[in-house]
Amino acid sequence: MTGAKQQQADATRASLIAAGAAEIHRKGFGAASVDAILRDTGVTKGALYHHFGSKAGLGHAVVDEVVRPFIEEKWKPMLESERPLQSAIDYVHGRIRDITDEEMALGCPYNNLVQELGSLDDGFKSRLHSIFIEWRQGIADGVRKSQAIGEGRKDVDPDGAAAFIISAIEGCAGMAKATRCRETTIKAFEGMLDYLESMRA
Amino acid sequence: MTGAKQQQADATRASLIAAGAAEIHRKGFGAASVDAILRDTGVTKGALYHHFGSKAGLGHAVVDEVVRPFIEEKWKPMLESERPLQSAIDYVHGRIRDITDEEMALGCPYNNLVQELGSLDDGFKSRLHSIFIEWRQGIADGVRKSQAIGEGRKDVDPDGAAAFIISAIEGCAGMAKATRCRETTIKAFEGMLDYLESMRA
DNA sequence: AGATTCACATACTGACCGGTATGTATGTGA
DNA sequence: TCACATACATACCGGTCAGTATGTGAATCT
Repeated sequence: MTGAKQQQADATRASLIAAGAAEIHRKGFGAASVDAILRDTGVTKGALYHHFGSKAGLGHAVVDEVVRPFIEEKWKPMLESERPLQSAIDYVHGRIRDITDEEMALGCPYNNLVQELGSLDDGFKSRLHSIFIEWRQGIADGVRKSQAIGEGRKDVDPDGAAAFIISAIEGCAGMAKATRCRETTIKAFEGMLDYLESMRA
Repeated sequence: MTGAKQQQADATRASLIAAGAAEIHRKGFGAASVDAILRDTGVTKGALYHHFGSKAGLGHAVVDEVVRPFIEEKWKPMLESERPLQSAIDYVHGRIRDITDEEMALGCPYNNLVQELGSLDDGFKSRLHSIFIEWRQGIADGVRKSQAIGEGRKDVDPDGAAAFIISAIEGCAGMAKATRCRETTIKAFEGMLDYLESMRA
Protein backbone atom coordinates (compact mmCIF):
# COMPACT_ATOMS: atom_id res chain seq x y z
CA MET A 1 0.00 0.00 0.00
CA THR A 2 0.74 3.71 -0.20
CA GLY A 3 2.19 2.99 -3.62
CA ALA A 4 2.32 5.54 -6.43
CA LYS A 5 -1.24 4.75 -7.46
CA GLN A 6 -2.65 5.27 -3.98
CA GLN A 7 -0.78 8.56 -3.64
CA GLN A 8 -2.29 9.81 -6.88
CA ALA A 9 -5.74 8.74 -5.74
CA ASP A 10 -5.30 10.56 -2.44
CA ALA A 11 -4.19 13.69 -4.25
CA THR A 12 -7.23 13.53 -6.53
CA ARG A 13 -9.53 13.11 -3.55
CA ALA A 14 -7.87 15.96 -1.69
CA SER A 15 -8.19 18.34 -4.63
CA LEU A 16 -11.89 17.48 -4.95
CA ILE A 17 -12.42 18.18 -1.25
CA ALA A 18 -10.60 21.51 -1.50
CA ALA A 19 -12.41 22.66 -4.62
CA GLY A 20 -15.70 21.34 -3.25
CA ALA A 21 -15.24 23.25 0.00
CA ALA A 22 -14.49 26.46 -1.90
CA GLU A 23 -17.43 26.05 -4.27
CA ILE A 24 -19.81 25.24 -1.43
CA HIS A 25 -18.51 28.16 0.63
CA ARG A 26 -19.05 30.51 -2.30
CA LYS A 27 -22.44 29.32 -3.53
CA GLY A 28 -23.92 27.10 -0.83
CA PHE A 29 -24.42 23.38 -1.25
CA GLY A 30 -27.52 23.47 -3.41
CA ALA A 31 -26.17 26.00 -5.87
CA ALA A 32 -22.72 24.42 -5.94
CA SER A 33 -22.19 22.80 -9.34
CA VAL A 34 -20.49 19.44 -9.64
CA ASP A 35 -19.44 20.39 -13.14
CA ALA A 36 -17.83 23.58 -11.85
CA ILE A 37 -15.82 21.59 -9.30
CA LEU A 38 -14.66 19.32 -12.10
CA ARG A 39 -13.69 22.30 -14.21
CA ASP A 40 -11.74 23.81 -11.30
CA THR A 41 -9.81 20.66 -10.60
CA GLY A 42 -9.45 19.18 -14.08
CA VAL A 43 -10.76 15.94 -12.57
CA THR A 44 -13.40 14.03 -14.53
CA LYS A 45 -16.87 13.09 -13.43
CA GLY A 46 -16.00 9.42 -13.29
CA ALA A 47 -13.26 10.15 -10.80
CA LEU A 48 -15.51 12.22 -8.58
CA TYR A 49 -18.22 9.60 -8.48
CA HIS A 50 -15.57 6.96 -7.85
CA HIS A 51 -14.38 8.70 -4.69
CA PHE A 52 -17.74 10.03 -3.53
CA GLY A 53 -20.92 8.25 -4.43
CA SER A 54 -22.91 11.44 -4.86
CA LYS A 55 -22.83 15.21 -4.60
CA ALA A 56 -24.11 14.83 -1.04
CA GLY A 57 -21.25 12.40 -0.32
CA LEU A 58 -18.75 15.04 -1.34
CA GLY A 59 -20.61 17.57 0.80
CA HIS A 60 -20.49 15.29 3.84
CA ALA A 61 -16.76 14.80 3.38
CA VAL A 62 -16.28 18.56 3.14
CA VAL A 63 -18.14 19.00 6.44
CA ASP A 64 -16.11 16.25 8.14
CA GLU A 65 -12.72 17.23 6.82
CA VAL A 66 -12.90 21.00 6.35
CA VAL A 67 -15.78 22.64 8.21
CA ARG A 68 -15.50 20.69 11.46
CA PRO A 69 -11.76 21.30 11.92
CA PHE A 70 -12.27 24.94 10.95
CA ILE A 71 -14.75 25.45 13.79
CA GLU A 72 -12.81 23.38 16.30
CA GLU A 73 -9.60 25.28 15.85
CA LYS A 74 -11.51 28.45 16.69
CA TRP A 75 -12.67 27.49 20.16
CA LYS A 76 -10.31 24.73 21.36
CA PRO A 77 -7.43 27.12 22.16
CA MET A 78 -9.79 29.22 24.26
CA LEU A 79 -10.76 26.27 26.41
CA GLU A 80 -7.17 25.26 26.94
CA SER A 81 -6.12 28.75 27.94
CA GLU A 82 -5.31 29.73 31.56
CA ARG A 83 -7.95 32.44 31.53
CA PRO A 84 -10.66 31.43 29.06
CA LEU A 85 -12.72 34.62 29.30
CA GLN A 86 -9.73 36.84 28.69
CA SER A 87 -8.73 34.58 25.84
CA ALA A 88 -12.18 34.93 24.29
CA ILE A 89 -12.07 38.71 24.64
CA ASP A 90 -8.64 38.78 23.05
CA TYR A 91 -9.93 36.63 20.23
CA VAL A 92 -12.78 39.02 19.46
CA HIS A 93 -10.35 41.95 19.55
CA GLY A 94 -8.23 40.08 17.04
CA ARG A 95 -11.24 39.43 14.82
CA ILE A 96 -12.12 43.13 14.85
CA ARG A 97 -8.58 43.96 13.81
CA ASP A 98 -7.96 41.31 11.21
CA ILE A 99 -11.21 40.38 9.50
CA THR A 100 -10.73 40.29 5.74
CA ASP A 101 -13.15 41.46 3.05
CA GLU A 102 -13.38 37.93 1.74
CA GLU A 103 -14.37 36.55 5.14
CA MET A 104 -16.99 39.25 5.44
CA ALA A 105 -18.41 38.51 2.00
CA LEU A 106 -18.53 34.72 2.27
CA GLY A 107 -19.64 34.41 5.87
CA CYS A 108 -19.00 31.54 8.23
CA PRO A 109 -18.85 28.26 6.29
CA TYR A 110 -20.48 26.41 9.16
CA ASN A 111 -23.33 28.83 9.62
CA ASN A 112 -23.95 29.04 5.89
CA LEU A 113 -24.60 25.31 5.73
CA VAL A 114 -26.66 25.32 8.90
CA GLN A 115 -28.95 28.00 7.55
CA GLU A 116 -29.25 26.37 4.15
CA LEU A 117 -29.63 22.75 5.18
CA GLY A 118 -31.22 23.06 8.62
CA SER A 119 -34.06 21.23 7.06
CA LEU A 120 -33.53 18.66 4.29
CA ASP A 121 -30.67 16.22 4.25
CA ASP A 122 -30.17 14.05 7.34
CA GLY A 123 -26.52 13.36 6.61
CA PHE A 124 -25.78 17.06 6.82
CA LYS A 125 -28.09 17.63 9.75
CA SER A 126 -26.47 15.08 12.03
CA ARG A 127 -22.97 16.22 11.14
CA LEU A 128 -23.74 19.90 11.67
CA HIS A 129 -25.60 19.10 14.87
CA SER A 130 -22.68 17.21 16.39
CA ILE A 131 -20.36 20.09 15.55
CA PHE A 132 -22.72 22.41 17.40
CA ILE A 133 -23.04 20.13 20.41
CA GLU A 134 -19.27 19.94 20.85
CA TRP A 135 -18.88 23.66 20.29
CA ARG A 136 -21.50 24.52 22.87
CA GLN A 137 -20.05 22.02 25.31
CA GLY A 138 -16.58 23.50 24.80
CA ILE A 139 -17.71 27.05 25.46
CA ALA A 140 -19.78 26.01 28.46
CA ASP A 141 -16.70 24.24 29.87
CA GLY A 142 -14.72 27.41 29.26
CA VAL A 143 -17.27 29.46 31.15
CA ARG A 144 -17.23 26.99 34.04
CA LYS A 145 -13.45 27.06 34.12
CA SER A 146 -13.37 30.86 34.18
CA GLN A 147 -15.87 30.79 37.04
CA ALA A 148 -13.82 28.22 38.93
CA ILE A 149 -10.65 30.31 38.81
CA GLY A 150 -12.51 33.46 39.83
CA GLU A 151 -12.22 35.11 36.45
CA GLY A 152 -15.93 35.04 35.61
CA ARG A 153 -19.11 35.93 37.44
CA LYS A 154 -20.68 32.90 39.05
CA ASP A 155 -24.30 33.95 38.53
CA VAL A 156 -24.38 33.16 34.83
CA ASP A 157 -25.65 29.84 33.53
CA PRO A 158 -22.75 28.33 31.54
CA ASP A 159 -24.98 26.45 29.09
CA GLY A 160 -27.18 29.47 28.47
CA ALA A 161 -24.19 31.74 28.03
CA ALA A 162 -22.67 29.24 25.59
CA ALA A 163 -25.84 29.14 23.49
CA PHE A 164 -26.03 32.92 23.41
CA ILE A 165 -22.34 33.39 22.64
CA ILE A 166 -22.52 31.07 19.65
CA SER A 167 -25.73 32.78 18.48
CA ALA A 168 -24.14 36.21 18.81
CA ILE A 169 -20.93 35.17 17.04
CA GLU A 170 -22.82 33.75 14.10
CA GLY A 171 -25.14 36.74 14.15
CA CYS A 172 -22.20 39.13 13.93
CA ALA A 173 -20.67 37.10 11.12
CA GLY A 174 -24.01 37.22 9.34
CA MET A 175 -24.10 40.97 9.86
CA ALA A 176 -20.71 41.23 8.17
CA LYS A 177 -21.95 39.17 5.25
CA ALA A 178 -25.16 41.18 5.02
CA THR A 179 -23.78 44.69 5.14
CA ARG A 180 -20.28 44.12 3.84
CA CYS A 181 -19.64 47.24 5.89
CA ARG A 182 -16.55 47.09 8.04
CA GLU A 183 -17.66 49.85 10.39
CA THR A 184 -21.01 48.25 11.16
CA THR A 185 -19.40 44.86 11.61
CA ILE A 186 -16.90 46.27 14.05
CA LYS A 187 -19.69 47.94 16.02
CA ALA A 188 -21.51 44.63 16.27
CA PHE A 189 -18.39 42.86 17.50
CA GLU A 190 -17.86 45.64 20.04
CA GLY A 191 -21.32 44.88 21.38
CA MET A 192 -20.13 41.31 21.70
CA LEU A 193 -17.16 42.58 23.68
CA ASP A 194 -19.48 44.53 26.01
CA TYR A 195 -21.35 41.33 26.70
CA LEU A 196 -18.19 39.36 27.39
CA GLU A 197 -16.84 42.11 29.64
CA SER A 198 -20.10 41.97 31.59
CA MET A 199 -19.28 38.36 32.43
CA ARG A 200 -16.17 39.35 34.37
CA ALA A 201 -16.25 38.71 38.11
CA MET B 1 -60.27 51.91 -13.67
CA THR B 2 -60.60 49.48 -10.77
CA GLY B 3 -63.09 47.62 -12.95
CA ALA B 4 -63.75 43.91 -12.67
CA LYS B 5 -60.77 43.07 -14.83
CA GLN B 6 -58.37 45.10 -12.74
CA GLN B 7 -59.66 43.51 -9.57
CA GLN B 8 -59.06 40.05 -10.99
CA ALA B 9 -55.56 41.07 -12.06
CA ASP B 10 -54.82 42.40 -8.58
CA ALA B 11 -56.05 39.17 -7.04
CA THR B 12 -53.85 37.12 -9.37
CA ARG B 13 -50.86 39.27 -8.51
CA ALA B 14 -51.56 39.04 -4.79
CA SER B 15 -51.84 35.27 -4.87
CA LEU B 16 -48.52 35.04 -6.71
CA ILE B 17 -46.88 37.25 -4.09
CA ALA B 18 -48.30 35.18 -1.25
CA ALA B 19 -47.33 31.83 -2.77
CA GLY B 20 -43.94 33.22 -3.81
CA ALA B 21 -43.24 34.46 -0.30
CA ALA B 22 -44.14 31.06 1.16
CA GLU B 23 -42.07 29.13 -1.37
CA ILE B 24 -39.07 31.42 -0.92
CA HIS B 25 -39.38 31.24 2.86
CA ARG B 26 -39.43 27.44 2.71
CA LYS B 27 -36.71 26.81 0.16
CA GLY B 28 -34.79 30.05 -0.28
CA PHE B 29 -34.84 32.10 -3.46
CA GLY B 30 -32.50 29.99 -5.54
CA ALA B 31 -34.20 26.70 -4.76
CA ALA B 32 -37.67 28.19 -5.05
CA SER B 33 -39.34 26.80 -8.15
CA VAL B 34 -41.44 29.02 -10.38
CA ASP B 35 -43.35 25.95 -11.52
CA ALA B 36 -44.15 25.05 -7.91
CA ILE B 37 -45.55 28.53 -7.31
CA LEU B 38 -47.71 28.13 -10.39
CA ARG B 39 -48.90 24.74 -9.16
CA ASP B 40 -49.77 26.21 -5.75
CA THR B 41 -51.77 29.07 -7.18
CA GLY B 42 -53.26 27.52 -10.30
CA VAL B 43 -51.95 30.55 -12.18
CA THR B 44 -50.23 29.95 -15.51
CA LYS B 45 -46.71 30.87 -16.48
CA GLY B 46 -47.89 33.49 -18.91
CA ALA B 47 -49.72 35.29 -16.10
CA LEU B 48 -46.70 35.24 -13.82
CA TYR B 49 -44.39 36.61 -16.48
CA HIS B 50 -47.03 39.18 -17.37
CA HIS B 51 -47.05 40.59 -13.82
CA PHE B 52 -43.36 40.10 -13.05
CA GLY B 53 -40.78 40.09 -15.80
CA SER B 54 -38.65 37.42 -14.18
CA LYS B 55 -38.24 35.17 -11.17
CA ALA B 56 -36.05 37.89 -9.66
CA GLY B 57 -38.82 40.42 -10.27
CA LEU B 58 -41.21 38.32 -8.24
CA GLY B 59 -38.55 37.97 -5.54
CA HIS B 60 -38.05 41.74 -5.38
CA ALA B 61 -41.80 42.27 -5.02
CA VAL B 62 -41.89 39.70 -2.21
CA VAL B 63 -39.15 41.59 -0.39
CA ASP B 64 -40.88 44.94 -0.87
CA GLU B 65 -44.39 43.83 -0.02
CA VAL B 66 -43.92 40.98 2.45
CA VAL B 67 -40.48 40.88 4.04
CA ARG B 68 -40.05 44.60 4.62
CA PRO B 69 -43.42 45.08 6.35
CA PHE B 70 -42.79 41.90 8.36
CA ILE B 71 -39.57 43.34 9.79
CA GLU B 72 -40.93 46.83 10.29
CA GLU B 73 -43.91 45.70 12.31
CA LYS B 74 -41.47 43.99 14.67
CA TRP B 75 -39.52 47.05 15.72
CA LYS B 76 -41.75 50.06 15.04
CA PRO B 77 -43.98 49.48 18.10
CA MET B 78 -40.89 49.35 20.30
CA LEU B 79 -39.73 52.75 19.13
CA GLU B 80 -43.12 54.28 19.67
CA SER B 81 -43.41 52.89 23.19
CA GLU B 82 -43.03 55.05 26.32
CA ARG B 83 -40.19 52.90 27.61
CA PRO B 84 -38.43 51.38 24.61
CA LEU B 85 -36.00 49.21 26.57
CA GLN B 86 -38.76 47.68 28.70
CA SER B 87 -40.78 47.17 25.55
CA ALA B 88 -37.87 45.33 23.93
CA ILE B 89 -37.40 43.14 26.99
CA ASP B 90 -41.11 42.36 27.03
CA TYR B 91 -40.94 41.49 23.37
CA VAL B 92 -38.14 38.97 23.90
CA HIS B 93 -40.05 37.45 26.82
CA GLY B 94 -43.01 37.08 24.51
CA ARG B 95 -40.86 35.43 21.88
CA ILE B 96 -39.53 32.95 24.40
CA ARG B 97 -43.08 32.10 25.39
CA ASP B 98 -44.75 31.98 22.00
CA ILE B 99 -42.27 30.86 19.37
CA THR B 100 -43.81 28.17 17.17
CA ASP B 101 -42.12 25.08 15.77
CA GLU B 102 -42.73 26.35 12.27
CA GLU B 103 -41.00 29.65 13.00
CA MET B 104 -38.06 27.77 14.46
CA ALA B 105 -37.81 25.50 11.44
CA LEU B 106 -38.10 28.14 8.75
CA GLY B 107 -36.03 30.88 10.37
CA CYS B 108 -36.34 34.60 9.83
CA PRO B 109 -37.43 35.32 6.24
CA TYR B 110 -35.28 38.43 6.15
CA ASN B 111 -32.15 36.80 7.47
CA ASN B 112 -32.60 33.78 5.21
CA LEU B 113 -32.47 36.01 2.14
CA VAL B 114 -29.60 38.05 3.51
CA GLN B 115 -27.50 34.96 4.08
CA GLU B 116 -28.36 33.47 0.71
CA LEU B 117 -28.14 36.54 -1.47
CA GLY B 118 -25.65 38.70 0.42
CA SER B 119 -23.54 38.29 -2.63
CA LEU B 120 -25.11 37.97 -6.07
CA ASP B 121 -28.13 39.95 -7.20
CA ASP B 122 -27.98 43.74 -6.81
CA GLY B 123 -31.74 44.19 -6.80
CA PHE B 124 -31.98 42.03 -3.70
CA LYS B 125 -28.89 43.52 -2.11
CA SER B 126 -30.07 47.11 -2.22
CA ARG B 127 -33.53 46.20 -0.96
CA LEU B 128 -32.23 44.09 1.91
CA HIS B 129 -29.67 46.75 2.74
CA SER B 130 -32.23 49.52 3.02
CA ILE B 131 -34.36 47.34 5.30
CA PHE B 132 -31.32 46.91 7.52
CA ILE B 133 -30.45 50.60 7.53
CA GLU B 134 -33.93 51.56 8.67
CA TRP B 135 -34.02 48.78 11.23
CA ARG B 136 -30.71 49.80 12.73
CA GLN B 137 -31.71 53.45 12.72
CA GLY B 138 -34.98 52.58 14.46
CA ILE B 139 -33.28 50.59 17.21
CA ALA B 140 -30.60 53.24 17.69
CA ASP B 141 -33.34 55.86 18.06
CA GLY B 142 -35.03 53.59 20.59
CA VAL B 143 -31.80 53.32 22.59
CA ARG B 144 -31.36 57.11 22.48
CA LYS B 145 -34.90 57.62 23.63
CA SER B 146 -34.50 55.21 26.53
CA GLN B 147 -31.32 57.05 27.52
CA ALA B 148 -33.07 60.41 27.30
CA ILE B 149 -35.86 59.37 29.66
CA GLY B 150 -33.42 57.86 32.13
CA GLU B 151 -34.44 54.28 31.39
CA GLY B 152 -31.17 53.20 29.81
CA ARG B 153 -27.50 53.53 30.72
CA LYS B 154 -25.94 56.51 28.99
CA ASP B 155 -22.48 54.98 28.46
CA VAL B 156 -23.55 52.72 25.60
CA ASP B 157 -23.12 53.73 21.98
CA PRO B 158 -26.64 53.62 20.47
CA ASP B 159 -25.43 52.72 16.97
CA GLY B 160 -23.13 49.99 18.24
CA ALA B 161 -25.81 48.56 20.49
CA ALA B 162 -28.27 48.59 17.57
CA ALA B 163 -25.86 46.67 15.34
CA PHE B 164 -25.23 44.12 18.07
CA ILE B 165 -28.88 43.73 18.99
CA ILE B 166 -29.84 42.99 15.39
CA SER B 167 -26.91 40.57 15.08
CA ALA B 168 -27.90 38.80 18.27
CA ILE B 169 -31.58 38.57 17.34
CA GLU B 170 -30.77 37.07 13.98
CA GLY B 171 -28.17 34.82 15.58
CA CYS B 172 -30.72 33.50 18.05
CA ALA B 173 -33.23 32.94 15.26
CA GLY B 174 -30.54 31.08 13.34
CA MET B 175 -29.83 29.01 16.43
CA ALA B 176 -33.49 28.03 16.55
CA LYS B 177 -33.42 27.04 12.90
CA ALA B 178 -30.17 25.14 13.34
CA THR B 179 -30.95 23.11 16.43
CA ARG B 180 -34.75 23.01 16.20
CA CYS B 181 -34.33 22.56 19.96
CA ARG B 182 -36.69 24.66 22.01
CA GLU B 183 -34.61 24.47 25.18
CA THR B 184 -31.42 25.64 23.49
CA THR B 185 -33.26 28.40 21.68
CA ILE B 186 -34.78 29.64 24.93
CA LYS B 187 -31.36 29.65 26.57
CA ALA B 188 -30.00 31.75 23.74
CA PHE B 189 -32.85 34.24 24.03
CA GLU B 190 -32.30 34.39 27.79
CA GLY B 191 -28.73 35.44 27.06
CA MET B 192 -30.23 38.15 24.90
CA LEU B 193 -32.34 39.21 27.89
CA ASP B 194 -29.24 39.37 30.11
CA TYR B 195 -27.66 41.73 27.62
CA LEU B 196 -30.75 43.94 27.44
CA GLU B 197 -31.05 44.01 31.24
CA SER B 198 -27.44 45.12 31.42
CA MET B 199 -28.42 48.20 29.45
CA ARG B 200 -30.73 49.44 32.22
CA ALA B 201 -29.71 52.65 34.00
C1' DA C 1 -70.23 49.14 -32.37
C1' DG C 2 -65.78 48.60 -33.48
C1' DA C 3 -60.83 48.89 -32.36
C1' DT C 4 -57.63 48.11 -29.08
C1' DT C 5 -55.35 46.60 -25.28
C1' DC C 6 -54.96 44.11 -21.21
C1' DA C 7 -54.65 39.74 -18.81
C1' DC C 8 -53.89 35.88 -19.29
C1' DA C 9 -53.14 30.58 -21.53
C1' DT C 10 -50.42 27.02 -24.05
C1' DA C 11 -46.70 25.01 -25.88
C1' DC C 12 -42.24 25.13 -26.43
C1' DT C 13 -36.83 26.10 -26.09
C1' DG C 14 -32.13 25.52 -24.69
C1' DA C 15 -29.21 25.26 -20.87
C1' DC C 16 -27.86 22.90 -16.97
C1' DC C 17 -28.60 19.69 -13.40
C1' DG C 18 -26.94 15.33 -10.87
C1' DG C 19 -26.17 10.79 -12.00
C1' DT C 20 -24.82 6.52 -14.71
C1' DA C 21 -23.28 3.03 -18.05
C1' DT C 22 -19.48 1.56 -20.12
C1' DG C 23 -14.78 1.53 -21.61
C1' DT C 24 -9.70 1.62 -20.54
C1' DA C 25 -5.08 2.13 -18.80
C1' DT C 26 -2.11 1.04 -15.13
C1' DG C 27 -0.18 -0.24 -10.86
C1' DT C 28 -0.21 -4.30 -7.78
C1' DG C 29 -0.35 -8.90 -5.48
C1' DA C 30 0.05 -13.89 -6.33
C1' DT D 1 4.11 -12.86 -15.80
C1' DC D 2 -0.42 -12.54 -15.68
C1' DA D 3 -5.03 -11.87 -13.63
C1' DC D 4 -7.38 -8.51 -11.39
C1' DA D 5 -8.85 -4.53 -9.09
C1' DT D 6 -8.35 0.25 -8.75
C1' DA D 7 -8.66 4.74 -10.61
C1' DC D 8 -10.02 6.97 -13.58
C1' DA D 9 -12.23 8.83 -18.63
C1' DT D 10 -16.09 9.62 -21.99
C1' DA D 11 -20.45 9.91 -23.53
C1' DC D 12 -24.85 10.09 -22.53
C1' DC D 13 -29.48 10.12 -19.81
C1' DG D 14 -33.92 11.92 -18.08
C1' DG D 15 -35.51 15.65 -15.59
C1' DT D 16 -35.97 20.39 -14.17
C1' DC D 17 -34.86 24.94 -14.64
C1' DA D 18 -36.12 29.89 -15.99
C1' DG D 19 -37.72 32.04 -19.78
C1' DT D 20 -40.34 33.04 -24.36
C1' DA D 21 -43.16 33.16 -28.63
C1' DT D 22 -47.55 33.10 -29.93
C1' DG D 23 -52.48 32.74 -29.51
C1' DT D 24 -57.08 34.20 -27.50
C1' DG D 25 -61.01 36.00 -25.22
C1' DA D 26 -63.00 39.56 -22.91
C1' DA D 27 -63.28 44.11 -20.76
C1' DT D 28 -62.51 48.89 -21.84
C1' DC D 29 -62.05 53.09 -24.49
C1' DT D 30 -63.48 55.94 -28.48
